[in-house]
Amino acid sequence: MRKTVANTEILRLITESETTLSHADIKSLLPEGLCDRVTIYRVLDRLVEEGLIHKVVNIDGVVNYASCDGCTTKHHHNHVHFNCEKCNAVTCLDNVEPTFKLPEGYSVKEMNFVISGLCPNCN
Amino acid sequence: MRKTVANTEILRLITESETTLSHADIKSLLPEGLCDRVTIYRVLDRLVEEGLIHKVVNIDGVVNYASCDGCTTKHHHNHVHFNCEKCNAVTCLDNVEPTFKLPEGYSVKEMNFVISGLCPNCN
DNA sequence: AATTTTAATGCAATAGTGTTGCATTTACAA
DNA sequence: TTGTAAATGCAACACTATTGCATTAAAATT
Ligand SMILES: [Mn+2]
Ligand SMILES: [Mn+2]
Ligand SMILES: [Zn+2]
Ligand SMILES: [Zn+2]
Repeated sequence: MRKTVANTEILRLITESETTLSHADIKSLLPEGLCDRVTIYRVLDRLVEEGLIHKVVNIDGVVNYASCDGCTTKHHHNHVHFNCEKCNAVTCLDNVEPTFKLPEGYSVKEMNFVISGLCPNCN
Repeated sequence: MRKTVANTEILRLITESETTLSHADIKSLLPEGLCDRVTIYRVLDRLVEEGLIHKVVNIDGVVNYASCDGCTTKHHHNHVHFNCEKCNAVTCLDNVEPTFKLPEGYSVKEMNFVISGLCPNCN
């Protein structure tokens, strides 16, 4: 992956953010005209590919992005995400990993766990 | 809720289906021209409202619908859903309820748990 | 430093999901 | 049978995301 302003800036935004960021969030956080909206989509795809960030599909169906800690070739984010109804923040609860037992015959690739409600700040 | 053809047929489709159904699924399963696409959306909203069906937001962000067993005023579907990468089916695993412990201060309204991978049929 | 390669970008067009406004129809209660 | 509100159809719109293609530019090669 080549080093470009878009790459650097988008990754920086996501890394420094307390919450996950959607494409729309990123677009409005980036300096006006730094790059095209399509470029943002492509950069995000690449960063996921590289194992630097991971996707979270929110309750509203919109994809949000968060930085990974130790992901390289494979993503392992089996943690819960929380979507606050009031402040709308989507956050990784990195150390909340649900336990469950699937019936025989299933093989797991990915997980997408989202809980909505009120976060500590809004509660 | 008034008894209409759209209501009856859409609820029947969802109830009789082994898997969850998306708006697109329902549209193509219903007899051509039975009702408008917007009506399908509105019927689905009403059925959710009435506690007859529940929503599942799939990994691709698309909403799927499944029948409820004992939901009346409140939905309580804290079970896992499985999305097969091969046959694309999204199914309720009604008796797989994950356990986890949220930090202090969070209050839970809804959950959306989706696991993707290969289902027993495709594995 | 100049050249080459090809990854990355911009822009326009397109697809898919879902919502809203408003006039009309219809289920059902009175 | 009549009146009323719920439900519908249709058109327009909003939003997220993708694709094709010509152009630009990062970085490897000479
Ligand atoms: Mn996460
Ligand atoms: Mn379910
Ligand atoms: Zn909040
Ligand atoms: Zn399958």
